Amino acid sequence: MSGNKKISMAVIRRLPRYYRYLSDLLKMDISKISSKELSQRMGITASQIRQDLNCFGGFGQQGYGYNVESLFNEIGNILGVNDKFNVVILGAGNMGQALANYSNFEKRGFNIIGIFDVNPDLVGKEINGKKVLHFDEFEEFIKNKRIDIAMLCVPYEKTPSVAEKVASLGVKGLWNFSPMDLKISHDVIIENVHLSDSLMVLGYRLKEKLRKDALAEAKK
Amino acid sequence: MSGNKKISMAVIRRLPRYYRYLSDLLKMDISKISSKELSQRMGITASQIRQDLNCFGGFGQQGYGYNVESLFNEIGNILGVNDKFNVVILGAGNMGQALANYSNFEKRGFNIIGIFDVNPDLVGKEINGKKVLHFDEFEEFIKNKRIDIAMLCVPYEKTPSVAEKVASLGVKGLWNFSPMDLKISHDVIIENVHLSDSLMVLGYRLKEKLRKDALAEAKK
DNA sequence: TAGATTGTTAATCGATTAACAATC
DNA sequence: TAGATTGTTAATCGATTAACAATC
Repeated sequence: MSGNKKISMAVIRRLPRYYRYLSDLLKMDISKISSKELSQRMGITASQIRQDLNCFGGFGQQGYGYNVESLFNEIGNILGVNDKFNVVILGAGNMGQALANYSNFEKRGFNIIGIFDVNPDLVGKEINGKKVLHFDEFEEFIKNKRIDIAMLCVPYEKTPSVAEKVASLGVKGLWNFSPMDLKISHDVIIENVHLSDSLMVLGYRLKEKLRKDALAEAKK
Repeated sequence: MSGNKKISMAVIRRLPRYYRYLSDLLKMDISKISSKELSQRMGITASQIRQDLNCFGGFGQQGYGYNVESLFNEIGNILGVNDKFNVVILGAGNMGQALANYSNFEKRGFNIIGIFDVNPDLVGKEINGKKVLHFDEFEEFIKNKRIDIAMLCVPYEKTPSVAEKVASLGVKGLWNFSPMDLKISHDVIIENVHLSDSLMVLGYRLKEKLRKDALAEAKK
């Protein structure tokens, strides 16, 4: 039973990865997979796969395994791939433009219905078939629409005020690209993409690797 | 003692966040902070902060707390902010250009020394003061240089081969922006930025929030 | 010194892994 | 049916939190 039991973030964050692997299997025309096979491909335990999936339902069949296509669809449904989210991009700089051009997002149910900026060089420009509007028009724009998610690609200093503004206008999900933790007075879901954090972790791990390599080399 | 005990990824991934908060405190001219105060700002426990920091050393002083500037510097050192990493950007599309324009990375010790692409429209173009070179020149380029990190912003299909290629030429760190898990035959550190995974998690969390909100509304 | 807060050990909690009965 | 593999419970492991002695 999928029911009401709380699902941990650890499990939730693994779902897109399962989804990717199942998509790959589908492309390879593999129609059936056991938790053991999948665990070997993904480098995790079969136990974890079965535990994770059973948070949402019994998608497998004893003695057989999992049907790849139906499991793919089930996870897609859980993730809301068929739910159609209305999305706006705020900030049409390089990052905003990069996101506007990712066709993958549309495939996953995220429809970009508006791109906004304040820079007169960008306002009016067409990106991936959509005209950049001035942010002043946003309030009017949102009036007769449901906007689920705002992708925040504005400069660092402007991020808090823009986030607060769109949250006050009813946007419920924020995808934050600025290296800060947003504190918003409204009840919104915030998902962060902290690029500099990620890069610094890479730096740390790399440094450790080089240190260990040098140590191993010296020992020889 | 910082010594040899293995530090968990959970701790490592929190370091950049500590670094950001300490940087903010510095900007606010706050020179001293206790684990308790910091825990309130960050929304974690004071215990966790003390445990995390003591993986690397005793940076505090009993009865006083932590000196913000020195702790900031210590964590910076741990993360390698002063280490100077040589970085190349592979793929000069919107994402590559966005990364090339992030001045923050340079500040954190990541020096972008080359940008490469195969698109003749982009080769020769100047981005943030650096000329885009053709990827064919990369092998020659790397010959007399140490390149620590390659930022992989090439199209999805090209990512595995480009990653393999640069790893074979001695690049030890890969920052992967394609929604896939790279399997590389060389010993490299891979850090992923899986944007679509992050967005799908946002979609899931948003869907759950709306579901719960509707449920609470109905109960009233 | 008295008060405050660390560093660190011990307790708890949650997540992962192992085991196995259920069942296709 | 026999073999395979799930769903699920139990055991283990690791990470977080609590507690407190050390000490500034």
